[in-house]
Amino acid sequence: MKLIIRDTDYAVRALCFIAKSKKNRVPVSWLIRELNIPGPFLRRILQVLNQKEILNSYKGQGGGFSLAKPEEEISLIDLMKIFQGPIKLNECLFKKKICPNIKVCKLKKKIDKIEKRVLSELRGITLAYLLKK
Amino acid sequence: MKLIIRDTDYAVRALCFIAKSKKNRVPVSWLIRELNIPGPFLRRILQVLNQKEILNSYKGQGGGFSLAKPEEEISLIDLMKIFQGPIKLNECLFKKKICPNIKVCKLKKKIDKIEKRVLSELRGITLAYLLKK
DNA sequence: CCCTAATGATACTATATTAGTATCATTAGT
DNA sequence: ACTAATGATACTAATATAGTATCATTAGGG
Repeated sequence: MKLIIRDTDYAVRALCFIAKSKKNRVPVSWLIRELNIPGPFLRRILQVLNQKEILNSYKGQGGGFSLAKPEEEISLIDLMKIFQGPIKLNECLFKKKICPNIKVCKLKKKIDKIEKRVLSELRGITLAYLLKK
Repeated sequence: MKLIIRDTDYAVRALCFIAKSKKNRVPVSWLIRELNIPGPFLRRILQVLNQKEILNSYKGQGGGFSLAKPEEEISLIDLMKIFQGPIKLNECLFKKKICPNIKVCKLKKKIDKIEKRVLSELRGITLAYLLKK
């Protein structure tokens, strides 16, 4: 079971790199060279981040990507939502009418609680947090 | 993203049912009728639970399944491990040598911490807990 | 001793998610 | 006009999840 899938992983790495390189407009070709990520795949990820307004993009020669928000406002949870969909840990479980006798809702409540805690932890993991040493 | 997949879900329901029905030796045919679970699929799940020594099985006429342990000793986390593999939330992330400069290990540490908390919560969810009202 | 109701074991199909590739169009600086 | 960049989109491959089908084996009961 994975909490974080590859797209999110790559996104974090790329964003860290872009944030660190003081140059704005980092072209994908750099990232491909520096990080260890298959090219076209990374491009698609950055395109999505652009659509979601986490990155700005500049076309043409000398173009590239730059952060669209301050590092404090980019959180792991945003990236996970984008690439992995909403985080509903208890989604498929015990949809009504099953086991109505036993207090199964106890399970759902527990999972809900776990989910809330996980979400708040993830919300706290921002780019700024990851970058400060 | 799901924390609990269908096999685990079905396993929980079946175990609750078996635990509640004071009869030992509950045949699969009962469970299929009572719960809402596709037959052959459920059988396979119970067979696995038997192999993992969470259920006992009795062949032949009048046979069926019964709990192999007290309800306190069957925890959600056992079932998840069986059906979903080891729960390593940070598994695929930042395997060495990538981004060695930035303190990415901060991310790993955070995720590890989250993982520990989730695991301990899950460990506390036993059959006994789910059944007591 | 045979019939039948049960599990054991295994192999197969279908669907969804994740991972990765390929291609062509568009933009903008030189 | 050339070139270095992104935009958009369609495709393939691998893996995980969900579900089905089949035949063998066991054990109780007439």
